[in-house]
Amino acid sequence: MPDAPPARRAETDASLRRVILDHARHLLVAHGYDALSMRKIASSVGCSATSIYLHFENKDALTHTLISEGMDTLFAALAAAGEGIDAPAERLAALCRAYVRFGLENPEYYEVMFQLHPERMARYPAEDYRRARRNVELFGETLAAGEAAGAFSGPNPPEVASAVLWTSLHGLVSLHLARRVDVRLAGDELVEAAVRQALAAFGVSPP
Amino acid sequence: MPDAPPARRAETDASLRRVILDHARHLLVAHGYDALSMRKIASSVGCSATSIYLHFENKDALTHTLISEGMDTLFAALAAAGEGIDAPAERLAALCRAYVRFGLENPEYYEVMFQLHPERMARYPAEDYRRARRNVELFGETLAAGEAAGAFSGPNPPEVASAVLWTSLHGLVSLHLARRVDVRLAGDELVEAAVRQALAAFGVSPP
Amino acid sequence: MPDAPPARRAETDASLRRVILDHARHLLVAHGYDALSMRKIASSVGCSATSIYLHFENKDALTHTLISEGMDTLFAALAAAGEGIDAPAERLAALCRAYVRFGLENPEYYEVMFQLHPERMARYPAEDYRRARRNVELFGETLAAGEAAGAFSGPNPPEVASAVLWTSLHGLVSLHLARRVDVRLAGDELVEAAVRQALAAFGVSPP
Amino acid sequence: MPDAPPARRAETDASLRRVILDHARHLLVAHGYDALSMRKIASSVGCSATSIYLHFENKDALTHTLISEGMDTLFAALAAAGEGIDAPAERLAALCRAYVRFGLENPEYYEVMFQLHPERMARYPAEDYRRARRNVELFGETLAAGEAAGAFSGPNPPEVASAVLWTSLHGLVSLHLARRVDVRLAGDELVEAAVRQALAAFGVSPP
DNA sequence: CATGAATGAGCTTTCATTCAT
DNA sequence: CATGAATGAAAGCTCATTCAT
Repeated sequence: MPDAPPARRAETDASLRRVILDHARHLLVAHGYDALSMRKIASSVGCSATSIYLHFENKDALTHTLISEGMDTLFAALAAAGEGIDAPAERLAALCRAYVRFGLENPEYYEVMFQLHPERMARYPAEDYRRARRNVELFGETLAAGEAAGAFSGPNPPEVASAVLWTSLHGLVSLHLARRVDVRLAGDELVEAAVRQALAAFGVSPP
Repeated sequence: MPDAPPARRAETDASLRRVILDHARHLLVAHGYDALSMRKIASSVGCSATSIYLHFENKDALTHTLISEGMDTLFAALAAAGEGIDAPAERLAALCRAYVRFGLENPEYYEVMFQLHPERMARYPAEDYRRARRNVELFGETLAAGEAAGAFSGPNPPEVASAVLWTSLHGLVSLHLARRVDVRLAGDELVEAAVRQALAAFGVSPP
Repeated sequence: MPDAPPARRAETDASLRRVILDHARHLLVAHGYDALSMRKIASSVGCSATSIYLHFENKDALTHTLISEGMDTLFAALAAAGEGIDAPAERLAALCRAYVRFGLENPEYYEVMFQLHPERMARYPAEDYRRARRNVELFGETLAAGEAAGAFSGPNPPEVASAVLWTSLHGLVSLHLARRVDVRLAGDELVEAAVRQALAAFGVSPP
Repeated sequence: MPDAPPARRAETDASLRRVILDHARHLLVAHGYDALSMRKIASSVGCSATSIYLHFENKDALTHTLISEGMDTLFAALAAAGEGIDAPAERLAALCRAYVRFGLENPEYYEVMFQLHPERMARYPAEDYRRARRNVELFGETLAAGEAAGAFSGPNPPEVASAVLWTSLHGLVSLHLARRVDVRLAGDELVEAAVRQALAAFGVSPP
């Protein structure tokens, strides 16, 4: 996730809104969701806490925006990872690795994006769901293409298979982040094993 | 484990400790761990916050107890599900279904068991880790047995494969609980699809 | 420094900070440092506890401020007392009396200034120590001057003698404030006796 | 202060009251007055907190008892120090040193004995005052004897002089305990200087 | 567009004490 | 004589949010 170092504010006056988001994201990635208090964001940005409310209705709204941006960033990462790779199996493997890498490299961000229960914060807009879905669809498209080309053959139709694939990748990331996987296994090796296993479900064995 | 709604206390003398745990669990599923406060537990139970400290050293100790209980319950559920099923594929499928069912039916346990970051609570004792591992090992043993019997053939050795299998099941549960899966897919159908796909990785197609 | 009774706030806009300090001082003398809580200060002032944190980083910071103010006030009192008195013995006696008077009249300051264990609050900045030392040095300078002029002759070099002198005055104040001196003795008479005795150590008998 | 190591209880059943006092004193000396909570005493003794209330009306009563015992211990230490020394000056010096030593060696105890404001705990019985006075009187007697023998000549009558002497020693102890004396001076050297200076007030220069 | 001042609600934990047994 | 269970009050502190300017 390309993370612009939070500018100390005011260079241009580049829309306080933008600056707030950058600092918030930075705090999130660096110190976790708990450290994401309005006050702390404000003091990091160098403005008053009150000012944040001029740009975001409340903390939930700010969080929603962060999530949306995260989804976009993830989408960009996935798209970039798949680009130029034509072979379906390799393309799928590349998508999987990129997804997991994003999660492991942006732990706190990932958590906010995928582990915050909607009931526990103000209901957030359908738009966010759609954005999240785009990421899954990327998997689905690759699966469908692969299947069409006869490269894949799994027990489920592509749009279901891609959802399942996504949940399994998410599980890997999520347990890694919660440090719940056996330390003797955790690491790149496990990621590769997971990718292998995921692809094996489609009758494919990647290198 | 379907939960009786938290009774208004004192029924028998049923050890306040037990009552506290039950209410804590219910609050947990309703509002999440971050919102779980000693005060709220107390007021839900109908006792003073101080009283909780008579039964638990602190909030972490209470949490640890919940985790341990959850792990035991899960273990019992898995063991019961696998019992009497000899065919490896069916046995594995039964384990998978039982795991997911446990997660979906005990969201309150599931969250503390697998989604809490160790950094956010006092490191919990090694014993708990061992308990958690027992559950994963159950998968591993079935996989190893199936592989020995020639029923399975996956790209990874059993102890790795079982960890990966677990993470994928966890992903399913986790995203379901966070209501992040496409509503058009979510439900038993997706669970079955996930089981199919997971087993397909071992060259098996369950009924 | 005779204190106006804490006014019910807001008179002018008189900076809440100032008002907080005044109330804190009064609570201090009334109930002691241990009983001095942010909440009590707040409710005495008539503001919320949170508001105090807008003006002081924490309780220690507030305490440090009180100490510093006290040290300054004491210094002013001592300086004023010694001013214009040239005869070393009289000057020294004046300093002693001023010191004791300050202690007895400002018990609220005195306690934080000299009776708080550093372990019980955050180490306060070196600056405060220097301030405290200024007060003792005032005694030292007078002693040195008197010795140079042949007016004094004690068993210890001036910088030691002044420290000892200070401790003895402090003992008098401290026990008075704790109401530990025999009621039949306590009072101005004892103060005078103490001054006499302190000066006698330097071979001087004041009027 | 001879401090019997707090017996782990129950040897004989040596009056729980006695055992409680020993443990309380021990906690006091070892961990300070703040650590002297009923609960902590109880858990140190190995009995229930409630049990303490069978032997002491409340915490103040326990504290009072502790103070009284402290006064007795101090008295014993002073008496022992003076015993066998006939020369008034040496005897007085010995008393002073013993007093200061007691204070420095039992900081927390000393504090409770002499720095607790009577207004801040339940009024304690006149008996305690009398006990404290005995200690001062020890100084007074020595002073009177020395004066009668022509060894001393101070500006104040003995009963006043002894009170003043005491306050000055107390000041030394008190500021030491609060770590308010210049570190470059603090220590045995300062104690000796204080003794010298105190005695100089009586026209005496001890070795 | 921005802020300083203010607040009520909330947090975990410890305390001295009481009451029924 | 002794206890386990329970409690109300209090501590220091942080939070998201609002309001007048």
